[in-house]
This record gives sequence, structure tokens and C-alpha cells, in this order.
Amino acid sequence: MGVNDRSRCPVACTLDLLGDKWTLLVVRDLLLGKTTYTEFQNSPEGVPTNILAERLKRLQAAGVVAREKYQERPVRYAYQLTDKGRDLAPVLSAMVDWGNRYVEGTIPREAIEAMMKQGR
Amino acid sequence: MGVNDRSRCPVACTLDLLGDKWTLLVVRDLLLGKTTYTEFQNSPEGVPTNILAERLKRLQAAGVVAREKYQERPVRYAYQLTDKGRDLAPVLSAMVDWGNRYVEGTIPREAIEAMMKQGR
DNA sequence: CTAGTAACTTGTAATTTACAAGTAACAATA
DNA sequence: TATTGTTACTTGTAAATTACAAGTTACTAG
Repeated sequence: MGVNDRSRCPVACTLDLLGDKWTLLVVRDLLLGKTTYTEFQNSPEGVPTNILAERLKRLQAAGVVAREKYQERPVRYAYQLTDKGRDLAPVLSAMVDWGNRYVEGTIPREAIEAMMKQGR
Repeated sequence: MGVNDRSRCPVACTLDLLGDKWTLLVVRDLLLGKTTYTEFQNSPEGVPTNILAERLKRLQAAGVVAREKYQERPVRYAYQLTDKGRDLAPVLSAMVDWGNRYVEGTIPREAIEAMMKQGR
């Protein structure tokens, strides 16, 4: 993965992969411990299914997410973050802080961290 | 600004405002000390002019950016971040780190910080 | 009086998104 | 054996958004 054609700015390059309404929500779900297509679909925001499929492919292509078959007959897949994907945690963390400070009624960080521990 | 209709997740709420390819680049430019419409347009990514106008309005409406007339005859405007806008710095900072680590050829943080000091 | 600049607005084609429905492969139940 | 259910998607299409080019307004400078 090298720079793209927009610019060599690290922010612009990051946004080329993650700059939309849905991609970082998938990463969020993965950080929360969700692993299957259906779990992502069941998140409260309700990502359209074709968008979810496309984003999972893009994230795999970018090396942020890995898909593994965890069961044959019937075949089932689990998605998980790679190191590259887990290193997006600080971006999400900063968004949680900003959202908690400036958007009234958002779920506080502590409740989110509790959900993560639950997942493990 | 309260929660929206997608969910009460602070990440989702933040993405409702900032989750696209261009908005955070405007915030980046403001953090770098740029203030005018023309300066934003001249950034290397080349934001379409109608998109730029729309994003500046949204950011103003959200209280992230303030516009002030710094000159009459001819009338000229300067945009600047509010406290709420400046508090997005950690989000951008995390993106810089991630981009620098995982996207080859991106401008290093140190060079960006040097640009900020230049601006002041 | 002509050219230039800043800050936008407008029109339209191309692209992307949202929503609904459909599909393939299998499991479980009647 | 037939029907229903589940997972992980794909496909079709209308609606919304974006990209690109051109135009507009209000001035200044020469």
C-alpha cells in the first residue's frame, strides 16, 4: 500500500480507505469483538447489506481485516482485525472522546469498554 | 447537537458529521493555519468547489467552524476552528500516525508539525 | 474599460448509496 | 420427503451524492 493519487498527506490517504459513513463502524464492531457478517448487519445503524459486503472486501484487500473459514458444512466465516486494523483503535478512541464530549446522549466510553470486556 | 437517528454510538454520531472523503481535510487545513476559501481550494487534493462550500456550511452549522468577515470592500471571509473544532486534533493526529505507519510515502508527522509552526 | 481575484452558485453527467428482493448451501423440524 | 430457517452474500433499481465545468457577484488594479 503506497500513496494514492490525491496527495501524500497521511490524513488524505487514510480517508481514501476509511472516509465514509460505514467503514469505521465495521472496524468498531470488530474491535468490540463481533466477527460475523450477520453480527455486523445487526448493529443498530443497519448497514445496507451490499455496502457491508463491499466494505469487508475493501478492508481485506487493504490488509486491515482477515476472513477465515471457521466451519465447513455449512461454510461459515469469521472476520477479524489484523495488526494493521487493530492499530486503528486510537482513531476510533479519539472519535469516542469527541462524540462523548460534543454529542449529547452518546453512550459513554466506560459503557463501551465494558462491552468489549464482555465480548472476551 | 444531540444524538441522531442512526444510533447513540459516539463513533456513529461523529461519522454523521465527519464521515466522508473531504470534511476532515478541511479541518486539517484549518489546523494547519489556512483560513480562506481559496486556500482550501488550493490544497493538493483539489476539493470540488461546491463540495467545499457545502462542507463549510455544515461545519458552521455544527459549531465546528466559525466564519468572520475580516475585510469590507471587497468583502473577504476567514474561517477558523472553534474549541469544538480544535478538539478534533486528536482524531487527525491518530490518522497521521496510522497513515505514516501503513501508507508508504506519506508526509511524516514531523514535516506536518513544521508546516503548522510556519503558519503561525 | 479591460483584466483579475475571492467566494461562491448552478447545471448536469457520473458515481455511489439505499432498499428490497433473490440466491446458494446447508440444517432442523414435521 | 417437504417445508421452514439460517448464513453469507449478490442483484436490480430508484434516489442521493459527487465531480467537473461554467457562470455570477462584488469588488480592485492598471
